[in-house]
Amino acid sequence: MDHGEMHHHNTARTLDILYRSSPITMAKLRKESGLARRTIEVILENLIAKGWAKDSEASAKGVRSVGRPARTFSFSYDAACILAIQLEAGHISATVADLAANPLAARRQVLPIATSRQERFRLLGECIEVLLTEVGRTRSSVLAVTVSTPGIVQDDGTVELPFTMPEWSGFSLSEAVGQLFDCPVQVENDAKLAALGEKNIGGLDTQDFVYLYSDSERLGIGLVLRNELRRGVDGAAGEISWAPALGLRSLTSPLLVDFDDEGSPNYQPARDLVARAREGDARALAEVDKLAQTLAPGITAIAWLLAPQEIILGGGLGEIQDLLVPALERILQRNERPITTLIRGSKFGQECILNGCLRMCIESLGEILFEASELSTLSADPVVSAEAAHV
Amino acid sequence: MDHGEMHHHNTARTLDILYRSSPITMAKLRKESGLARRTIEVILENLIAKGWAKDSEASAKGVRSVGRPARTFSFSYDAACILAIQLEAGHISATVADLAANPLAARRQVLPIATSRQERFRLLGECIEVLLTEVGRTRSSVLAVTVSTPGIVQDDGTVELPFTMPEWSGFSLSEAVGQLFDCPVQVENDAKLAALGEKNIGGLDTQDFVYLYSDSERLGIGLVLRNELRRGVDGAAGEISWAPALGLRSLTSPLLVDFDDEGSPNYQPARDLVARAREGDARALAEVDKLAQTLAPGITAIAWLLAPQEIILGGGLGEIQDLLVPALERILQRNERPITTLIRGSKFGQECILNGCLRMCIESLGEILFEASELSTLSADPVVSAEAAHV
DNA sequence: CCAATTATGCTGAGTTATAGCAATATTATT
DNA sequence: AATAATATTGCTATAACTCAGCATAATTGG
Repeated sequence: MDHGEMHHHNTARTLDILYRSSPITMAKLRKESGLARRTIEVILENLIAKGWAKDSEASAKGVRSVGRPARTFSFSYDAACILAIQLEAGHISATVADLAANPLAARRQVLPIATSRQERFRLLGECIEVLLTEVGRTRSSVLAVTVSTPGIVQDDGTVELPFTMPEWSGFSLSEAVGQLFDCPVQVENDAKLAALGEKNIGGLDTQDFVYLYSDSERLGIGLVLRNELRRGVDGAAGEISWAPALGLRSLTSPLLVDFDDEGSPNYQPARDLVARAREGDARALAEVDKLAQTLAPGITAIAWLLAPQEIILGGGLGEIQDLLVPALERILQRNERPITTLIRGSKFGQECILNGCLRMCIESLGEILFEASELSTLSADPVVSAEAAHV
Repeated sequence: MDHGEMHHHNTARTLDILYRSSPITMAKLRKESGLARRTIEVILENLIAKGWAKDSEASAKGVRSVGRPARTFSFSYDAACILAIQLEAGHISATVADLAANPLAARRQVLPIATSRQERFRLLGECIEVLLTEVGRTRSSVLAVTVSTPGIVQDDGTVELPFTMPEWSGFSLSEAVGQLFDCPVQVENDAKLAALGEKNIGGLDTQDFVYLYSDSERLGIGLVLRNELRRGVDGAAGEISWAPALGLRSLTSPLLVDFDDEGSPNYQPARDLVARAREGDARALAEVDKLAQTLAPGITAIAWLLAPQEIILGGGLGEIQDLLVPALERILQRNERPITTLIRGSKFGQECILNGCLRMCIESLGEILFEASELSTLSADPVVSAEAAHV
């Protein structure tokens, strides 16, 4: 490590603090980073020149009693934007957000399951254009993109086995979407992203958990262990539907989804049943108990194998968490030795996957920011000029 | 990060390279570290002064044809020693090794299961003294100690629930053993340590695996994920005997252990049966198959949940790997979707746990070395004077 | 014995972080 | 309204460490 790397390291540290807690004064920045004031001054000068930070006018008046008021510095959350894309058999959804992951605009387009790959991409491109236009940005001001897809995303980026979209097997989504942007495009499995979305909400608490994501009858698992999303070899981690022993192959509870005679999913009867369970209807509650019974052995196994801090119920399971969590707790208490892992419902509903995509963008921001600042060049002005749009 | 920390960082880097590949010349050290020659020179000067490195005379003659021969530098593997201790109901085992984890002396003392805690500690102290005397060291020249125990080692260091040693529940082994040494004493569960022992043997390959360790009929699991041993909340990870769904609660195969009428384990019949299986005896092979059938669902579940690079069979299972691995492969191939994880036997036998203890010592060496070098003071002479022994 | 080659010892230059002084802007006090 | 107290800021000098490179030393091959 030479002086340049040391400087880089200190810049990253400062930027990280700035990102997490702006606006911030020099005094706090010093205290947090442990660096000398002059050092931070120089770093901030550079960051401001490159557009990643700014001198915010909002000096917190009245908070401190005496002395010269401190300047406050802020991360430029609006210096660029990030993009979350959820691709599923039945719809395309996307959200543009600023660098703080605050959504700026969202769009959801329902489409027939039989839609061809080519058509899906046409619609996706359209969707992106509309969204970016809506917020007054261009594709070149997108810093990171994350795409969610069903199926296993292998290490080489190709997608495998999304039952509902056979055309996608062996296809490299990251390459296809990557052509639209000159920033990193990450692709990941939906359950894993849903899990990621639950990470570090608010404080720094949730860093070690197993996330159960149910979509209709399919159950996928996302693992966040020691603050890190686990992909496993070739992205196969969490694909427990292939492991009969856990008893989580598929969840056929009428609380989650009902199927008509032709095998099409029908959610209304399930909602009705849930409503009845909330009213205390005995038969409906029996269904809750039955579902909990189905889940309990698998949850017990996961809890003892990994001993995560939490096991989180998401997707369809999350929507009935008020019913399911207490039922599960009752059953799990009867275990020979009770598990120490906390069982709880997800804090997000439908939006959990797009949320996870945003989070993944944010997590890769650190590296991206530095690569980009090497090139310097992002204008501080959030709206990029039209001539840069074709890049 | 200031200049001091930068220097510290570079020293750590140099020391790490030196540790992994000494003896080494300056040219290679430069290439590996990317640092300027002068920088390394200064660092080496300090390290040599403190006794962690030395100028080895063994200049590799004849290897290079022309030019002034290069000095070679070596890590002082004999500057101190590390200690591995295995405590079990039926015996105390310990190994002293140099800093390269080469065993210098080992000792194994069988004792009655009913031995009291106090007596066990007396014997352990004796054992340690004998070992250290044997290699001409004192307790103050021990840099790291790792202790293996059955049961769950909680985050606060207390041990819970070793069936065979009820006196140990709620007892802090690390504190008790720690009083004997003024270096860090780590305590860990036996299966976890056995797993750790399998890590990075030879090259840098094995960094992500699940280790099945069977001792008599008990089965414990050690997880090494992304090169890191997983403890889980309160060290509960891998305690799958509490998870019936995996079907690995206990292994009652006559291939592993037989029990007489009083319930005492008897290993001879098991060994005879294994021998017959190796000779091709059909009935014995049927037992192999039966055991594989028992293991297969749990292995499948683990493989899909975590998708580790490897699943390794250790302990009793490792001893019959030649029979078990092929049998398992046959069965696993019949899975609806075959797993991608490689199944193989452990490369170690009985010594796997002590080996894992040594590895854990080595892993903590980095930090210890720096704390110690802050105090400087370890004499380059391996044998410490008698007056320092009482510390 | 000399040229070629490679490693070493050491000095000087360059970069960055830190320490600290004087100036500045605000609140509390008289 | 003037003054004291307090906290922040702008800036210069100092210190620490890495890096580049020159002259020297030790070896092999012809």
